Amino acid sequence: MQKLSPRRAVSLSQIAEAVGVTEGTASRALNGYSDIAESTRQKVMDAASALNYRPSPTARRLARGSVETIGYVLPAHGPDQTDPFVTEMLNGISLALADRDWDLLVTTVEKSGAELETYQRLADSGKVSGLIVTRTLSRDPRVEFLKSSGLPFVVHGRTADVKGYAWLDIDNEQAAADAVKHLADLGHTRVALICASPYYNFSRLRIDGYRRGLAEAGLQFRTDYSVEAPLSAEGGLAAMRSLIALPDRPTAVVCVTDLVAIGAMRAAQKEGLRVGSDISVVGYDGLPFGAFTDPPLTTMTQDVIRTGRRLTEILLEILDGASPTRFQEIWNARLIRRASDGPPS
Amino acid sequence: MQKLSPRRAVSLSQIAEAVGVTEGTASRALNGYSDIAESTRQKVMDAASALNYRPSPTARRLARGSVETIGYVLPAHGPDQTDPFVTEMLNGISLALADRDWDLLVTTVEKSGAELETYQRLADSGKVSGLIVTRTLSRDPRVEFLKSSGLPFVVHGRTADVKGYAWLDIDNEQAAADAVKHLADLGHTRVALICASPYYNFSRLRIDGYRRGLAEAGLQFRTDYSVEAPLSAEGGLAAMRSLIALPDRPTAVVCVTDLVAIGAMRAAQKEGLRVGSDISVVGYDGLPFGAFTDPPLTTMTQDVIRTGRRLTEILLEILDGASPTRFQEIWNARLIRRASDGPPS
DNA sequence: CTAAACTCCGAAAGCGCTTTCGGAAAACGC
DNA sequence: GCGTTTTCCGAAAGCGCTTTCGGAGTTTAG
Repeated sequence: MQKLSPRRAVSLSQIAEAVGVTEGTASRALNGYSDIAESTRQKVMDAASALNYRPSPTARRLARGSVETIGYVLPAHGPDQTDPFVTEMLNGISLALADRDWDLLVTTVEKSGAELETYQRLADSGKVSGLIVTRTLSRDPRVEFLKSSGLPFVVHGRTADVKGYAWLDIDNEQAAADAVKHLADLGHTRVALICASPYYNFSRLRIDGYRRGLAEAGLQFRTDYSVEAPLSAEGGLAAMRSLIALPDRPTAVVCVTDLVAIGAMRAAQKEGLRVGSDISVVGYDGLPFGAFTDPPLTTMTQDVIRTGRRLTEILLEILDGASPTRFQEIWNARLIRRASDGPPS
Repeated sequence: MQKLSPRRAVSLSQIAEAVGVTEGTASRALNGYSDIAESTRQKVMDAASALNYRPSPTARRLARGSVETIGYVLPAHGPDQTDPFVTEMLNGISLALADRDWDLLVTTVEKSGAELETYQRLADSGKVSGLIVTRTLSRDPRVEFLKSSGLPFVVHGRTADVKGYAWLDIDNEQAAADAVKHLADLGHTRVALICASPYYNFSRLRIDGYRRGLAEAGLQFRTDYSVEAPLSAEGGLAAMRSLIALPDRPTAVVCVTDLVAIGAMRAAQKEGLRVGSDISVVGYDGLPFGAFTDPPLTTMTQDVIRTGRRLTEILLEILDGASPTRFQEIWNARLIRRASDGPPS
């Protein structure tokens, strides 16, 4: 058990002694209580900065009964699971937390599949005041659990049943509808979808949006034009291959993520189709390297850092006493037009 | 200030009372002290699990004087800065930490450029027992600072001066030499390098390795074949463009990262060159989507999760009292052969 | 059967900070 | 000039756990 480091930190009692007041007084001075004379507050603060005083977060947390920490569980790293946004998300969260000097505790699920267990353990470890959950499923055991646990939380995305908790989601349905409309406006009439399992709520919503977009463009929905794939380039590749094999193949396909779109483009190219003319594909995510695929990928984008910030702000408000149900926000995604789409040839 | 959550945790005093012993005894029983009768230890542990007791980490930390937390500062998110590995790194760290039930505190640099300040603040916040630093520069102010601060740390990569601290690095020099050798074996004699600033130590080492590889293959080093670029696809694109414009353009180019390689391939293709035959390119990073570029990218790879684990183990050993200088490890990268390379045409 | 050696646990003092309570001193009111 | 507020601070009791110390009770040695 590592003992205190050589550089013994200066404690509140030392600055109290230096100024000639009690610890309690010094504490209140530092924390902006109104029952402290301005003159003594000044002296205390001077001494504090002179001695380079840093309050012990541990002691404060114990005394206050709040750990001032919010938790984030890294998405399990499975085949289906490469989430390109965690870094940005963490950045956003961390940025928002910095304003209050709160901490971000990151953990991972140890045994694959034991995700819920991880949340459970984290919840009653007492190490976090609240949680941010991402990669939401349509029916997500994590939010079920958290709702019943009493631990404050906010989710990125939303479940099928949106009631009773705080969330912030992109309007996936609208985004998919927009993508279809964009393609229809270009003149496409045979537009397909490579989606993921409706198990993921964002996928479910994008499927809905796809159908709505079709309807709004006066296009017919065809079951063979909607194929489900794992959330990976491999998945996209296989799905596109099956789409191309159709007797009257689609002239455009919207993909549930950029990674899937990459795979889809590869498949098309392997079949000798030129993406952007013979066949259009649009992705979803706005990954930076999408600008460097061949051809550059047209895609939907969202500001993940800002999303992380906002999620954190929401969580903090809830921790301050706000009702979680007050926070149910939907943001819009934005189309980045590059070169993987064009009028049908 | 958020008060304790409804679910008041059960405290040590409660389980002590239940068993009929003192808090101190209960504590020692739970922590495996030898001066506790096996029978009472059993009773205490039974009571603890019956009441679902979770020791308060905050209280323990205060009493023990150790925060049981290690810190990680997210790489600044600048143009040059997309580090595709943070997620995996965090996973590895977190996994290793779980064994001891320690925590991972993640933070970000608030104002761009104020990176050192962030480390400074983190160091004397008392919130972490140690730090893991990544993205090491040849002359890295962070390790300078940490060396003098007394805060234990371990670095991924290494600085130009490798003495006096713990690090774990990939053998970048060897990897680059291997890449050159691979290309030379294929028959290339005009192999170029797109590197990053030697400011990054891994880049500097890869440059060295490139030259060594050239020498070992009996090839001449030419200054115009070595071009420096920002660590992005854009950077690779521009660099490749200049390489192609050379009177006797190279037939192969090794790129400092996969992202750079992607840009480089694009540039070549825009000039009408077929990558893999007209010109070979090899990347470095082993990013998953490299398998789906066109053509699939030949690259060097390393296991970042395992790296994160090992870094953490090292740090924990240091925190247990081991001497940092004992830990200076070099691992090898592995070539993944795909389709962006081939014999010169 | 007594002295020495163990076993095992209670008591108590922290760890470094927060917060409530009460009261002395100073300011105010008329 | 005396009672009433106000202002400001000290005292003290925590927060929930750890760890040292010492001493009862019990076992062993001789």
